[in-house]
Amino acid sequence: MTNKVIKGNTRDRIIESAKKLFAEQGYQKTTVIDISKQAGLSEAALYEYFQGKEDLLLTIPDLWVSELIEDLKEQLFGIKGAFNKLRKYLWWYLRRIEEAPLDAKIVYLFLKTNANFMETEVYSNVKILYSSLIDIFEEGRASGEMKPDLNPYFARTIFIGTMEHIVTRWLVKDMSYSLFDNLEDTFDLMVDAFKKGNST
Amino acid sequence: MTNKVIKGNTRDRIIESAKKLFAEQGYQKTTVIDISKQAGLSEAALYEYFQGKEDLLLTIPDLWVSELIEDLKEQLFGIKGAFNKLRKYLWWYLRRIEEAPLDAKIVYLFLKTNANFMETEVYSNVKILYSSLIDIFEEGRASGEMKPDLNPYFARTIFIGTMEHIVTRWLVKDMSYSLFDNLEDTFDLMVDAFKKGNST
DNA sequence: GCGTTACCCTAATAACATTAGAAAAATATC
DNA sequence: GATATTTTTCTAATGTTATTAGGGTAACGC
Repeated sequence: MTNKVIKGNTRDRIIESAKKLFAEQGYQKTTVIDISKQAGLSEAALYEYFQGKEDLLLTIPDLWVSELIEDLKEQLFGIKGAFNKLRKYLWWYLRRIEEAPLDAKIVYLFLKTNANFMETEVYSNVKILYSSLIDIFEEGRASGEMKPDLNPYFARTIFIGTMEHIVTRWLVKDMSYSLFDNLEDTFDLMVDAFKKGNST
Repeated sequence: MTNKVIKGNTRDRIIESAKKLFAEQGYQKTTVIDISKQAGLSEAALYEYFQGKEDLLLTIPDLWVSELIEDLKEQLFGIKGAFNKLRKYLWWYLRRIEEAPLDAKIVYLFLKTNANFMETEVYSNVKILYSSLIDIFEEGRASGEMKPDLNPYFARTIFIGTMEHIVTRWLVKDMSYSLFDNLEDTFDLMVDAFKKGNST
């Protein structure tokens, strides 16, 4: 029992160390020695917990992304109207990014460009996260809030593209300003594309 | 004189080899030996032309991106109307991506996430490439085609975000479909956000 | 006490990027 | 055309890093 607790702690310590170093120095420039030193271990011990450096990278954001899925349901629960849900989705997502910039940086800058990303648990979880947008757009179309001929998939492309662009820019610029700057205006502008009565 | 030609050829050969291998196997998994073998050289000779592996990565897309800037002016020349320019911009850009998928893959998947990207010539050239969108949106606002209170920077965020999302998805999915699938519809949907008469 | 297990270590090994120093090829100079 | 000089390339180190081998130690069950 003490066993498992200690093991759990060590594993977490490795993850926290790697997360910090990857986000600070980048994946390539971080060495396994760096990580194990930071975690208070020898290099070899690290291999008891992870298959290697890449496995570590692929595993780090697992927990964070799974939590996101759970939380999203909560957050959207009880919100009426497609536009209100859409707005909540964006604000909620950006706040989660703001709260966990290390995880975000790893996912956006290192993981998404990894050749094995698509076989990752994170990938399938992100897909789930994004699939709920389809429901929102369909609801909007059905309720008459949005265009009757709105294609939810095209709308999602625009929404996710814009959102990810905002996030990536913020991460690349080292989080030097607020993620929420101009968000209101950009959101209002974007959703005009989806609104009923706006010609296609 | 023959000197320079030969030297030029060798340098180009190295770039072509590196481009191919980076795009195929990724930056990390490509070794300097791979590159030099493919180019018909020893490893050491490669270092006469480039400072190292990273320098190579940062240099590869230089030429391609500079050409883009030149070409863009040509392409937009004589097109009347902001929406027509916007459409041309998107179609032109995607065709250039389609024609040079290796360069595109390197820029989108490996370069943009490199810590030194922002000190790159490619970065400043991409900024130029994207800055012309501001002019287009300003023209649209001035001419009355677009909303009188349209903020060109917010509009650009939406446009670039959507465009880059389309490109990135295509690259990550290994170019297994046409970049132009559904482009017309997605474009039409997006630009509704910018059109005059659509409420903000 | 003794075996088992979980955890961790030191010391290889192997792959790789990069550099040193010299050979070989090309070019210039006389 | 022979020799000096410069350019281009090579073989052979060197140093860094990821990964593995093999063993030690401590807790725990019996």
